[in-house]
Amino acid sequence: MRKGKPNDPERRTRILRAALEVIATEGVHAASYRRIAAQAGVPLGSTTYYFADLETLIVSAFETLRDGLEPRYAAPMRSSRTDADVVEALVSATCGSTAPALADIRLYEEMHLYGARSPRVAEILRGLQKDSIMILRRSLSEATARAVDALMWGWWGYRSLHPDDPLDAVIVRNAYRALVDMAVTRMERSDRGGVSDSSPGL
Amino acid sequence: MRKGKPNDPERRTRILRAALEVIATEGVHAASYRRIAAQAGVPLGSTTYYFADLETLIVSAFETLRDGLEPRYAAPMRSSRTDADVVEALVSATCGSTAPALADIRLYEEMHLYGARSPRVAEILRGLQKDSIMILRRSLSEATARAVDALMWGWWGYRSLHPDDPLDAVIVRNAYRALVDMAVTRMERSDRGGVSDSSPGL
DNA sequence: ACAAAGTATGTACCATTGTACGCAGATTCA
DNA sequence: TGAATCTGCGTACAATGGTACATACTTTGT
Repeated sequence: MRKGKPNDPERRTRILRAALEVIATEGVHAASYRRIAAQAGVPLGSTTYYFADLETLIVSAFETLRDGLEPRYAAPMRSSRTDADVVEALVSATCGSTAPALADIRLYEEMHLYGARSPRVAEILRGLQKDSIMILRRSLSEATARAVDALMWGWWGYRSLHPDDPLDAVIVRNAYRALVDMAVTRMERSDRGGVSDSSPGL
Repeated sequence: MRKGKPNDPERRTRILRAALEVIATEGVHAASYRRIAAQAGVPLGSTTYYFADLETLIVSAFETLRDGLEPRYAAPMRSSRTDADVVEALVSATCGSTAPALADIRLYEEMHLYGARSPRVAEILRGLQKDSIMILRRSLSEATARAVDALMWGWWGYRSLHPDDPLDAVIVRNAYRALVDMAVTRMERSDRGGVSDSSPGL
């Protein structure tokens, strides 16, 4: 007498997917056992069986989100040879064809906020950011990668706040270009710790 | 016989302050009538009396937050004469002496997320951003102001995610400087819609 | 002083939540 | 086949939530 086999092996993953759907559309605060069960089309007991408590369910959902996700710009970035390619990959990931949908941005934001009170989720987020920066570092310096990462989050936040007001690709592109070029034109000067000059000649 | 006067005129504002405290420390999802009442040291009925429903209370709290708040960099920005002054004001507002505390950043993020489902709060946020950009526009172009605004949110998000890992001021400064200088060195070229060049000479 | 109107609060309801738990199939090994 | 074990699920319960409302207290106009 050993172990039974799950009658519906998809059930667990379906619950996790449903959890992410609920979180994206209604927010983490609305992610209850019952709502998730309803979204997944499974009975309540089914969700409590697979996930002992709600925290575990939500964290697991965020973990699957991480596992199924690579930074949007990963592939384009890998194939970028010139700085201009890098900039275009970043623009595209911000407001172009490889950019996340609004629902995905909301999902990130929900995860971010949940992570403020959940160490496990915070760890997931730090891991995601680490991956993101690692990919950027293939083409950029550490300083530039960090700035680019921060800026992209900022743009996404703007999109979240103005769902109907699309970002101006020209503005976005110029900003990334300024950061990417910074590495070439400035880093050596910043090493000297210069802070004083107001209008650096070029 | 007309109207009675409130026995404790501070009560309403104290409730609102308590609401913000609860939101900052526990999150909006934890902001219940009872918890806010406890935080404010007033009975439950007192909170329901001043605010007919919870949504109203929370929105009012966010409104008071907006009213009592000017962008952190407003004053330093107004007194900035050179680009270097502007950059320093931005760095200071990001990770220096005029930067918001972690709790305030969390508060912004909570408001941001709540705004995703509350049109009234979304409007508050758009108003805040408008003010922010308007102040930046005293010294910067529209495009630069938008990029700077986005980048600052990005840095703050980083701080929220790494509470114990302070931002590197040098990196932050260089990023802002790159954006601020962009306006001078690039805008005319971008007007020609150039996207092609990979390593722009300088 | 008295009554009306506004201020302030305690209590009570009903809905929703996380979780515990018992029961029924299914599967497996002897 | 039969007992043991796992899978899967429905129900029940205590806690917490928003909100309604009856009641008491203050202030004020006459």
